[in-house]
Amino acid sequence: MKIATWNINGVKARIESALTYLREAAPDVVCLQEIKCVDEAFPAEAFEDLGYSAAVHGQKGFNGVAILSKAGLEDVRRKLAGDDADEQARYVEATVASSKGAVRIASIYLPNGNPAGSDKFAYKLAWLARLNRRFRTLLDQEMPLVLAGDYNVIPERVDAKRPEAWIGDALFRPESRGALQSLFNLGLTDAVRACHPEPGVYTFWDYQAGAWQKDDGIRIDHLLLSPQAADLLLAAGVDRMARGWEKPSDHAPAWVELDL
DNA sequence: ATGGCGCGTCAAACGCGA
Repeated sequence: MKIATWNINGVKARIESALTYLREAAPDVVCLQEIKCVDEAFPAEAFEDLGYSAAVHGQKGFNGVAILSKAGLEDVRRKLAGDDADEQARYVEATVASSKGAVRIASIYLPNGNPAGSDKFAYKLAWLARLNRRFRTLLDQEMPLVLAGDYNVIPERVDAKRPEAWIGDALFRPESRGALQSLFNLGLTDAVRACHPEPGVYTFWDYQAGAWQKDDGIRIDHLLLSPQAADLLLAAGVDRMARGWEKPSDHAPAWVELDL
């Protein structure tokens, strides 16, 4: 089972790229972030035509997440627990069945948090703490978990072409990195890094300043695996080609293949 | 060395992202 995660930066603006990706990469499941539309405006029919059903948690104009699956979606859960006043659509969870067992999958869009020290930064850190609590609850179930999405955190210096340029940025602040490390320390495996210890593995290149042409990237989209999923890990990587397409998202899809 | 984009909203700039 191939499970991908992609911050698509507007599903309506990117629908042709999304369909091309599904045809070319043939993932069984795709977690989308930044769909930037309400549930009713999500182009579900176009995905259904390729055999995918969808679980959507949308919002007008900003944010918004979804999960597409060829094998159906069960027990869909929207919103991240821990703050009833949080109206931002950044989290959806569902179970996908396979012949070898079920996997619980989350599509996550963590707040950016810039500028550091602002209310937005506090929201990011609070969101990471809520995510930690949710992950602990899920890990208690001792089942395969793939917790995938745009975490908006650069884990290590090796995850940026120019780490010095990110000092002080909310994506690379010690508080953000520490909170991500705390998620890893729950026993979760960073699938792409586990398969690719080498430098130069990125998932985001800014639209500005020719970042893509210079390969001036960062790795902020991650797939975290529970021990039960890590035991099934076959391969993981980044589908960089999507960043080179016409009218691209600024993120490329990251993916993991499990023996499921 | 500097600056260099793009989406959605709602119809011109602006909020937002990373």
